[in-house]
Amino acid sequence: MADITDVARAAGVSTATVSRALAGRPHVSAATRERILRLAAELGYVPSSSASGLRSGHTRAVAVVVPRIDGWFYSSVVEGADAELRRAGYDLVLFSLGGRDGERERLFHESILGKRGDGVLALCIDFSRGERAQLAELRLPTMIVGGPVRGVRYVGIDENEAAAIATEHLLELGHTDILFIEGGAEIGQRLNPRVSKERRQGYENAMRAAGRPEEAIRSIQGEFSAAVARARMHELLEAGSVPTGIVAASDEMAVGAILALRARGLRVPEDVSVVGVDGHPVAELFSLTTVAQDPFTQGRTAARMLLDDIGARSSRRSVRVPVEFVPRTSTAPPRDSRSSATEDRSSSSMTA
Amino acid sequence: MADITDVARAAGVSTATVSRALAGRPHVSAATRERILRLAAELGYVPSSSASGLRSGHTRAVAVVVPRIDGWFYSSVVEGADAELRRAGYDLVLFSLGGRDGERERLFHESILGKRGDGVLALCIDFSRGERAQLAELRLPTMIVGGPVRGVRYVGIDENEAAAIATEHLLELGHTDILFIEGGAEIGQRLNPRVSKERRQGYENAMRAAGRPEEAIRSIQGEFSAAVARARMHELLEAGSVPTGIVAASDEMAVGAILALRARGLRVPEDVSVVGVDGHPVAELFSLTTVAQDPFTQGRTAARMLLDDIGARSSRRSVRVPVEFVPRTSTAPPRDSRSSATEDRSSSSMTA
DNA sequence: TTGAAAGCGATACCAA
DNA sequence: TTGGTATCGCTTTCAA
Repeated sequence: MADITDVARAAGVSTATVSRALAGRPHVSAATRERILRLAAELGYVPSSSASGLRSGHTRAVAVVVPRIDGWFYSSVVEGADAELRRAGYDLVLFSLGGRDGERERLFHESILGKRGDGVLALCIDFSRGERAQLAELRLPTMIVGGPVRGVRYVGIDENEAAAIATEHLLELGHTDILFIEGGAEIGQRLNPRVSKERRQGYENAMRAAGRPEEAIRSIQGEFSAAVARARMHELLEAGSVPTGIVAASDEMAVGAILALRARGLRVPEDVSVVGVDGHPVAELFSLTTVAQDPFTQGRTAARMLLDDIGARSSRRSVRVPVEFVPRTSTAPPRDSRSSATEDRSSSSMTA
Repeated sequence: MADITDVARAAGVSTATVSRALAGRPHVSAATRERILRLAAELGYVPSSSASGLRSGHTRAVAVVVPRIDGWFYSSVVEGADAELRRAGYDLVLFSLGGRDGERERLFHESILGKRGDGVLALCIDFSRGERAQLAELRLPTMIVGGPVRGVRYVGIDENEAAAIATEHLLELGHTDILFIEGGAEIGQRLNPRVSKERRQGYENAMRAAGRPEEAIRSIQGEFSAAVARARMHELLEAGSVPTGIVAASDEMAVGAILALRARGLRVPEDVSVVGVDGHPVAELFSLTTVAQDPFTQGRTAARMLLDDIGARSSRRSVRVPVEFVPRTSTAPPRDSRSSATEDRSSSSMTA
């Protein structure tokens, strides 16, 4: 309710001085500043973000764009970003696409983002060429978390490496017949396809590096969903094809696979080993071995870089954050450890 | 980049007319309006929220306060609220307390919320008397989701009923020795304690209504966490106390209990039946019978009511949304269906 | 139906 | 170090 004029009057100074004092800028004597600070607090004065935004041209807010907010990865990144932004006195304006593709068009086309924030933090969004141009034209500092986009700085893990670590783990245990459950092909939303592509690549690279023949490289599509992975796994098992090891591109899909295996009477890890990627909380509940990433820190880091950009045009580069291998009990050496490279496909045949 | 003056010039009218036309207000001829709309789109004009906010006094944004954003319930409610707000052309400013209690003080004390939004949507927050006074003084329309607060309208399920339904389900199956795993006592954050209290009450009411003696009413503290529930359940089993049925105040705690039971070699539902409350995605993965709520719709409804309030001071009342009983395979009649009311405590003794 | 002009509350420049 | 004042872009009132 109180505005800057009230504070100025109470302190016996001009609004200009109050503004300087509150913004922590120089050219205010210590005594004056202290008095102003005290009075402002007493009066419960909070600057109008509209007024200051209008005059100064910046909103002290950041627009965060997410495909959806109700997902472990997205919400954890946002939580991390929020922590960092809040510390810097910035607000977070959330834009959830929520499966509504029109929303996305509007967001970019009408350059709404720039009106609400001094920067944009986008999660797993695959910017089109036009969208990138828009952002560049608006001179809006931009950061991406989850999947690199040409020309935009980002924070993320080495997706390729993560999947490779998971695959190598099974290879080292002695598995040779390793199935990959891939993500991607999600509903409508134009998510960044590089995440699923690179994870698949990591699996393939590891298999080839281990000398596995091309025909040993096989996968099913789990669409980053436990339910879909479960269904596809069911079909595969129905067809009589039982790998000794499974690498899922996400923990949720790994859980879907475990459920399908259990339903067929197969035990994990005795009959089949399963390893995931992500470090999703559900992994612990299923005692799933996984390659964990830390989305909270990614959000935090991205927000920090964005703030640097907004402030001083720092030219830091994209950041790759490390992953951590988390061994649990869903993986073990294959039952028939003698299985050679030439008979892997048939070595694990069984009846459910 | 284009501002209202550009549009006005292009259309050959005054900025006043442009403003009226774009806001969809009367006193603009159809032809003029159409021309303005077309030109505004062509120029990619988006009104400055700062300027319009400053002049009109409202921000066309809503402040959403959450204890954390990285949790199923919170993020789902926010997703629902976002969908509704977006439809109405409102932005969502997210304030996550993120376990930082100082954050909360600041938020309310400095009446920051009112500066950023035309209304406040708070999740599971237990407003203090002072905080309520603050909001009332600011004349900020407020809605709560998750736990009623005296004097503030809210959207939520009947927590009591939800737990009662879960309990009655076990009672109807013939269980008599039913343990309750309660939530509450969470870390620092002053979450609304009524959710856990009322769920506990629902359990107790159902037990009493079924004629169970007071000593049959027993519970352990799971703090709304799978890990804690699991640990407490372990201790209980260690002590040799094995109920035939368990009602958990949340699905996550129910899963924790299932894990502890499994670790002791107890089967669900053959040895022990477990039922949860929430309808959390993890429930399906564990085939957990539960009483489901729909947080997305709650968020949507709350946002709708808040918008009504902001617009026209509608005096709608708080809303109770229904829950849905979702039977799965974690519950079954007790093994020893003959167990009478007098020997329930010992009827299910066993060795793991 | 339309336009002219006065502000909304802060900031930033320039002068003192 | 301080104060006066123009100004940010829009909405709104009042007059035409």
